[in-house]
Amino acid sequence: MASRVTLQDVARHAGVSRTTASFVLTGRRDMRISVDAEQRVLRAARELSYRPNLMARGLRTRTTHTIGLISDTVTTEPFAGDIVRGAVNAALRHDNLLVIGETSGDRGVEERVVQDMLDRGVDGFLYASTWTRVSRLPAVLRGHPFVWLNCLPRGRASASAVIPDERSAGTLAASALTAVGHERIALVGVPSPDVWAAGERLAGIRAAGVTVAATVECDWWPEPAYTAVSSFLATGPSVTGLICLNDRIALGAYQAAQEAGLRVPDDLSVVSFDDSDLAAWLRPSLTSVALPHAELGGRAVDLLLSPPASPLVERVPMRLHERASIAPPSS
Amino acid sequence: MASRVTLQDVARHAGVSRTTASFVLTGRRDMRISVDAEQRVLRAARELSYRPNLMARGLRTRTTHTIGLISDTVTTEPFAGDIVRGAVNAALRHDNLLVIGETSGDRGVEERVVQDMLDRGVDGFLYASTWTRVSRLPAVLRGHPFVWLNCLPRGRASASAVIPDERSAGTLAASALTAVGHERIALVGVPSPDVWAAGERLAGIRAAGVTVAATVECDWWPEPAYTAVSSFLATGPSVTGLICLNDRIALGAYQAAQEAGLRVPDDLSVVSFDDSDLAAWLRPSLTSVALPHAELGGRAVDLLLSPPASPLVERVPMRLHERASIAPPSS
DNA sequence: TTGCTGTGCTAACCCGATTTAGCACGGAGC
DNA sequence: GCTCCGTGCTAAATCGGGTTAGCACAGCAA
Repeated sequence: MASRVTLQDVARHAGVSRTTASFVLTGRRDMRISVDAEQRVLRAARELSYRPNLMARGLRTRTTHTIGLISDTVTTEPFAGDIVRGAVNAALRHDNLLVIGETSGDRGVEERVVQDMLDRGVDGFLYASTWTRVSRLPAVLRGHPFVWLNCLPRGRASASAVIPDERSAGTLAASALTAVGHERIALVGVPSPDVWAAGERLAGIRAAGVTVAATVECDWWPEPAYTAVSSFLATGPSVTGLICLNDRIALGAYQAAQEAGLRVPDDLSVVSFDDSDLAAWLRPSLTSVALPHAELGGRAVDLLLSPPASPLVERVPMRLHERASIAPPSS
Repeated sequence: MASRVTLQDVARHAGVSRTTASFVLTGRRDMRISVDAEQRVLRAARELSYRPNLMARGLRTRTTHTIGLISDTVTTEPFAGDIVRGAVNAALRHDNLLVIGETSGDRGVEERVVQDMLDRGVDGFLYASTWTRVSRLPAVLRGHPFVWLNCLPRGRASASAVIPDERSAGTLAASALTAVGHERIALVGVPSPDVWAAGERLAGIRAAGVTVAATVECDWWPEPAYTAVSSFLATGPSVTGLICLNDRIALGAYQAAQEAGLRVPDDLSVVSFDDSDLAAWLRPSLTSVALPHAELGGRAVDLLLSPPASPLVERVPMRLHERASIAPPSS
């Protein structure tokens, strides 16, 4: 494992000083370098396949082309992986690398990870949440460049934020049902104040002009959804369409509908949110509004590296992925 | 954003030279430092909450306490996230951070990412694959410390490798069926030579003394599994148990069984591999052998940071997660 | 007194880059 | 001949640590 080629080697090879080599390679035009010397340096660098030591450079310039991602969970949800992927790829496009830290939501771990990253001179942070939610800024982050990723500060934003446009998503989902004639529609899931998306989606549904005929309250998992929808189908008002607040709820709803002898979409249309893998796997496949996780990660990196004049909250559009779970109401 | 406290500041505050401060803080006992001076330095460091600049340190020591993860896909599969999580947390335990790179399997991108990491002085690499498979070592990695993560070199290993113990997993799955009396068992999925796990699982199944009554060939996705199992149930030999090569196949099998009027587990027992989220969500919930992804990531970090005397291949045990999809055969 | 030994510390160099300050040289103008 | 200016470069400082070599002093033996 031969030791790396240094700037010194390049300079020697080109017959100039380290200073000159540095000027040429960092492209500083304010210093007077002859075309000849410049060519010799560039050639030497190429021939030796010189790569600058970014630690040494960072020591001087205080930039490392490295971004820290602080996440509550890297992967409780598969979603989180998409955020990371979007961020990693965007970082690479900007010639940056991503170092990641998982905090499990623990403030202590959070502080430690941020410090560990600062010790390594990261240029800035992505402060990410798996679930879109309102969050508080950890004190250690104060004074350092960062972007809210899939979360929002309580009050006015001191930094930019990237979140999915859940409100429009609500409108999309509702319109997918009304467009084919559904009028009696139930909402499945519980619009908890904790879950920011729930409120937004509901607002979007209302904005679409839909009056929800019934709300089936349940936690956002297949089992509770199955139970709640089963009893709703047995005793609740009759509906022709279901808006499920996520795909896992939709899975529970499918199971309940099937046991109740209802066929999707002939007897019951279903639309959902998230567009997880599940949506494509169910029979019939599930129409769902996709969370743009990779794009969230990507845009957050963009905003961190090319910050706007003043902080902005960017709402990334969500798209309806139409599949086979919606049909016009029968009769 | 006040500039960081440096070793110089600590030394000044303690009334000693930078050298002495460095000796105390790095814990070198071969230099003679009086107890008094030592205490003053430690106190100063504490009071100023000094944290060493790891770039500066790394420049000298050539270690950065940073590990690079090279992955084909950070998240095509939710699994990948688990590997990352396991690695991140293990790294943190060892006072290391993880920087990640995604290559999409592209050798060019791979080389670039590895170089980018080397430029930042990472101490070593985890060369990871989402799917367990035999892999070739990228040339850029040669000469640097690394560990194979969820993949294996073709021949003799020049570095350690961490893989799931798929063979025992096969035995576990098969035994789960035979233990309650199943004798006519079908295997669903296609034992492709590309997919290392398939061969191992099959070998494990055979090692359990099970003769597979039929093999239902299909790709490892719900839709093709549904089609293949449907036609098998209609025309194939009668079986009481199904071993599905992953959970997505099991989902397809559930759908097929249901349409054929067979009830799981009363008429048909099902066991599967992976133990993805899906397994817990299906009705009845699915018994599955869990892929230990987080543990793979964690062990890989351990092996990288505390390398054994000679390279070893570590097979991480897989555990059977028993749920409701297995019952004794009827009659 | 001289020499030796051990204790406790520090000056100076090194890692590999960037950056500031300024030197050497040639030609033009007076 | 002397100054002045522009051109083209480099010496040296700097970033913040780790590390080597060696200095100053005290105590003790001969």
